[in-house]
Amino acid sequence: MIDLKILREDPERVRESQRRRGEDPGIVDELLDADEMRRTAEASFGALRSEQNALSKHIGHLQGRLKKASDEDRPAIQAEVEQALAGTSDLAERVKSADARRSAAEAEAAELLAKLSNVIDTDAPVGGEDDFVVVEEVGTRRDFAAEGFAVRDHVELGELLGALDIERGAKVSGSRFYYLTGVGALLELALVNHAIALATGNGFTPVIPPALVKPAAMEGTGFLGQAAENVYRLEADDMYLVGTAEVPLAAYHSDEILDAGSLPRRYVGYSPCFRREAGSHGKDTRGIFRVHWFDKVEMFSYCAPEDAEQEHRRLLAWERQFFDSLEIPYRVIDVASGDLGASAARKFDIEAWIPSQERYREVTSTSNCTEFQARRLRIRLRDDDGVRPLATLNGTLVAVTRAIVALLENHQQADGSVRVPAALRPYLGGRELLTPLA
RNA sequence: GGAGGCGUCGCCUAGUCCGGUCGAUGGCGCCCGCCUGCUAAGCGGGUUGGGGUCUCAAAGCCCCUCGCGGGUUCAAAUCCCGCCGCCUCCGCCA
Repeated sequence: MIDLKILREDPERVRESQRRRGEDPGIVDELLDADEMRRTAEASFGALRSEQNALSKHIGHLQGRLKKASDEDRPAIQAEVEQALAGTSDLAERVKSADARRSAAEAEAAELLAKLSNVIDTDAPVGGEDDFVVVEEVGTRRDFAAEGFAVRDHVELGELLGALDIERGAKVSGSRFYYLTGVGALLELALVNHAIALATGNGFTPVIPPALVKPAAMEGTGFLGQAAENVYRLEADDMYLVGTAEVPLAAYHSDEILDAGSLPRRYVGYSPCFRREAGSHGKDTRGIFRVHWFDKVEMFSYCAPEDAEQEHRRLLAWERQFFDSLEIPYRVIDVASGDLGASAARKFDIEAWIPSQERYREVTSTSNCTEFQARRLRIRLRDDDGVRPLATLNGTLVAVTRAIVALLENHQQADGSVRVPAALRPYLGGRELLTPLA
């Protein structure tokens, strides 16, 4: 949620943000009205309640005196009590209805506020999915024609290596499911260990978070808005399967006030990720590029709002460091306004080169959510100036399945074997090459 | 799954039986003063969070906040109902 003070003082800034996202700017004015109503209702309830409190306190004092009073004083005090009591029922009724109006107004304002996406960073490129800006291209793409062999895609390579079993994935769980087997399974563990080592080496606290969360965590991170259709919900228990460790890592400090001196707090989580992939029928149906479940190592950072932009660059730098170490060519894009999630003010993706598709595809994503998630989850910082919301940021270190796709395809050899980049070898028992079975 | 206990403003804690003088006691910690070769001790004061109002801002004032949500009542930390969490014991189980 955004700051209502910003909304009141500079509504046009929020309207413009909504326009750039391709969302409804009208919510801003509805919310302003609702907020006005809420404040009015708050004031009239407060006045009535104040009156009631004063009267109630007066009665309390009288009752106290009555208990200690002598027999001859008692009737006089008793009369005073009864006089004070007159009309209290009526007042109580008025308080009650004012309270009802207040909570209705509050609920309406809250509902509108929850619909509003984060205010976009003005530096983010404006436009839709295709209007991203390429920040940088890194690495050298191989010329397989020059090397003299036809590119195999990750499905073929995975089968040759005995790393991947998609047919059985479908048999057991349906489409978009898979088994990682043999070196495939080892590859996941290697990638994960490598990522965790990189993060802990940079001061992150490693975390294995719950992948099943209550509605508050899902709502708080902003995934129940337009992204709701992609979230798995367990009806019987009113729980959600997370689509990313961002959710439990963000909710980790919900309802807490963190000492400013303890910031930034950086966590690296390893968790399964579940995505319904609604609306992507027919897209990426081959292989494990787009699946309903995969494992991921995610960075998450809590920091002071004024440091968020710099922190965002750091997360991006660590993501790049990881893909550099895998020796995979990639580019960095600055995601356009219309393609940001509800929580993000700005987002950078790393897109790895996928030889079989001859194009760059998203493998990581880092978002600066500024204070948006923190407000929803009531996570604040305390410094010398008092208490205020902090900023949250997240970034992928490795989404295992997509990393495996990129790795197999980019490092394949003519005979179907796959070269292991040096950085990964320590996590694969020193192996330099993955070779086809039999 | 069954039985019992507990949840108070950073931590601990009083109050809950018998509703009002509790907008919540005391200790620890922390902050600011005083005192003092230094430190410690001592003395005095302050110390939940949110909303509203006023203001350039602050101070002030008002409302809410005793796990959460309802209810009873003129009045709820206190009584009633539901929920959540933690602990203990039993059962079951990776």
